[in-house]
Amino acid sequence: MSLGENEPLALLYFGFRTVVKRPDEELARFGLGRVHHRVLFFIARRPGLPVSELMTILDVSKQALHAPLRRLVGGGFVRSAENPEDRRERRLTLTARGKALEDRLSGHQRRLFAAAFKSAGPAAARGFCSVMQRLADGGAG
Amino acid sequence: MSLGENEPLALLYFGFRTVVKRPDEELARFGLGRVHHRVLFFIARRPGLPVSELMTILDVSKQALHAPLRRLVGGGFVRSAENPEDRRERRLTLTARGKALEDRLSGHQRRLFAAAFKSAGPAAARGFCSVMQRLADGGAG
DNA sequence: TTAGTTCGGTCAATATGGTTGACCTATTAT
DNA sequence: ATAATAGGTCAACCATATTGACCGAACTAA
Repeated sequence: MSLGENEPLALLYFGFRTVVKRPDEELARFGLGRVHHRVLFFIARRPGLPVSELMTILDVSKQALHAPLRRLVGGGFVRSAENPEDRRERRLTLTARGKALEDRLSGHQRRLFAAAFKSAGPAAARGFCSVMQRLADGGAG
Repeated sequence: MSLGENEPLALLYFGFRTVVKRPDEELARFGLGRVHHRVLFFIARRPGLPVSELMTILDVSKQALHAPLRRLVGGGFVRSAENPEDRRERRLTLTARGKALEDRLSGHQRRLFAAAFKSAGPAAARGFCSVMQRLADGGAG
């Protein structure tokens, strides 16, 4: 059954919630939260990125990042290595364990997208990306 | 400048964040949060809906809903009236003040969408809705 | 070399938004 | 009369964020 929603606002809300639901449940079993997934996700996309960039990408304070990051490093999911070219800086990468978890979590989400894209067709998929891209960029100005 | 993201997952994350940013800032000036907007939004869409349905729609516990709802009623944004046909039930509606606030908040978001839809074209807009609808429905099964 | 700046880590206080569990009243249904 | 439903409220708890302050190590520029 459809939720009967057609307004983009509601669609975005419900869609987002659905996409995030399974990973949230899985994270809860580790005692982790959505933040941890976000951290894993962006380290996976940009291996070796410094802490400061992660703060910028996630748009959170150093203090907000600190606790989840420490947990992920302590749990053996993330490696925080000195950058030899600037030893103040730490470069973040995923361990094998971290990669595995990130894959599981994002895998659920990518499968949801793949199913939606397949069902809606490639033109709709392109449309979705085009609109989301503009939405994401639009708020910057 | 583009964020250089093309993966749907990242797009959804950044798009959602952008859409939610302005209303969040505005709400903060009233000492309110995103929950309050969600409540206003769904009451606006379904005037007269009972508390229990709001709980279902938002997928939160009675206790989680209680505090924000009480604040909105106390602040004169929401009216909670007895349903004469079942006097246990309360039907929630927006006051003029509530309508005005909801309009301001959602207005920002609708303008973002309108701009993105206009720039991406009507086919992309339809594609976006089609994909989001499937995403939202997909997780239910 | 000294002085200043940046990167990262950490502590503390505070706010918000959610959870469960328990309990109450009023109302409706059996 | 009893049970079920709708809603409100209290309490304890946890996670996620904020700001402000401070620290050490390391790089940069005077």
